[in-house]
Amino acid sequence: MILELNFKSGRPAYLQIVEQIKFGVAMGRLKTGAQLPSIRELAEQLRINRNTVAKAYGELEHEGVVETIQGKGVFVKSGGTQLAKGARESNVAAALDAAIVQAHHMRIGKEELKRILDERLEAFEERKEGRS
Amino acid sequence: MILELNFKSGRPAYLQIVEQIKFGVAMGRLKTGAQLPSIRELAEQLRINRNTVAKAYGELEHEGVVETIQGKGVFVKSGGTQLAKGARESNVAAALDAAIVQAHHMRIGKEELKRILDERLEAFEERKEGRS
Amino acid sequence: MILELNFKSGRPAYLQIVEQIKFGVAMGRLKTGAQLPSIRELAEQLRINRNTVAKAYGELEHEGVVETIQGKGVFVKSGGTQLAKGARESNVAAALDAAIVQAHHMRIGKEELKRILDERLEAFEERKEGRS
Amino acid sequence: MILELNFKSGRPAYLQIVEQIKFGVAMGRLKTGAQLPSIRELAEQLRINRNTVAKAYGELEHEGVVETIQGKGVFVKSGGTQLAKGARESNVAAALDAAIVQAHHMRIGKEELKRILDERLEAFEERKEGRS
DNA sequence: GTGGTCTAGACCACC
DNA sequence: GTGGTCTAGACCACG
Repeated sequence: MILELNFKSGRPAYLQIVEQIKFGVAMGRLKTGAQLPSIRELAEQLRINRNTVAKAYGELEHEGVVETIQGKGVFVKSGGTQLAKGARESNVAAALDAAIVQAHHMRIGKEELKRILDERLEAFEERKEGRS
Repeated sequence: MILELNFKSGRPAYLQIVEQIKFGVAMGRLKTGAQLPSIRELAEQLRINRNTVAKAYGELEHEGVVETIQGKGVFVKSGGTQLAKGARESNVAAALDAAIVQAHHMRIGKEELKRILDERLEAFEERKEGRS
Repeated sequence: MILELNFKSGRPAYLQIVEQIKFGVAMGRLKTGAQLPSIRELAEQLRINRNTVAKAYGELEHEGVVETIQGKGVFVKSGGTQLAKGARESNVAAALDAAIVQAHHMRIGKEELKRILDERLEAFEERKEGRS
Repeated sequence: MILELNFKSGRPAYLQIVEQIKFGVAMGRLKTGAQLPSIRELAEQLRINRNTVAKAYGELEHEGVVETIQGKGVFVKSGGTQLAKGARESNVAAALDAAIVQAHHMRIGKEELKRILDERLEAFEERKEGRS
């Protein structure tokens, strides 16, 4: 699994790591029990400070996505969110609402919005395939 | 129009105001030319500092949602954004990307995502009609 | 790059900063990617409050002149504005209108105005070349 | 002489009055000794507060453009600025510099800038003729 | 009454 | 170290 950071995005580096690893787990690219790169290793690879990686791993452990075993390493734990279906859907709905409001202000109509969604979904598909 | 802040969310107060007002405009609940509550008034209502409200209103003005007239007040603007087509689309795409990532985390698939978008779009239509 | 504020001018300090930095970028004195002085540093240099500098930098970011990376600093951005062609032209037209009105007040005619514009354009060219 | 206020411009009403009258004097449309409309009359015509007109007239008197004779009215005084040629030119040059910087940020080139200046000059000509 | 600018100082998030 | 958010309170410009 290869991580990539976008330093210009304004999104905190540690959050980008957290999200990409959660994404990998959700995608099935990182299976339960798989070992993550060591803090030192990942920090070197991404050319960032070890503290930043440590913070990301700490966050992941806090969320129950990974498990650290002292002296052994960091491993993928279970299998994703445990929220009920309804709660999961409403989280997604909230994100879509934001997109709809944004589209309104950008004077982009319903059909065009759907078209863009299709485009972005395809872009994500490609990234997924390209990396697996 | 009643605004509500969630101080526990970690989301900056001024951004919550911005989003709720943009939402109101998109909904048609705030019509072109309508006057927003004065900075002092809203600050008192929400029990936050004047400057925070001022920052929110400034942000809305930057985005072209609102127009302020010195000594008169702040009003909902007509035109909408002046961004180039490409920039407008990429703003919407960014919002959709966030929704796609959220969907992945929530283990919600492509087709279901589209279905939820349709639902939300319909919900917006209805609310808009219901109020006009 | 050295900034200077004129406190007697009545022109807001934060706007003077914005204008001088935009001027520096237009001149080529501030190149893409260059780091601006930190908020704290500039505030101290100019003997004004941090918030005032922060407001100036925020304004520059809104206008797409500058990019800020949390915990790193503020940097000159490449692209330029994302406004639509029409909006871009009308911004320039507004600036020219101000000059035309000024010329009228100063009893300076149409042809002379054009002559001065040519002079100033040449001056800009030279200064740009002289520094590169 | 007909004055027009643009309430949306953000430019203070009293300043718009000042500028339009100074403009009229510079154009020769308002000759020395001509009587201006009374405060009450102009306030009614422009649908603004009398205080605002009074402030404008006060400013004009302060600048030596008009003269108020108690119980008679307000009259045009002398004939415009008394600055030396060089000072007058450099005021105009400063305004043009601002336009040039603006043009750079709006990615509008030298030739296009001149074209826009011509357009705006024509627009001003028309307004002038249309009113005389 | 309205909004605009600025100060002084606090606390937080990020690297 | 960097920037981001917020408060409290002052003074000014405008109508």
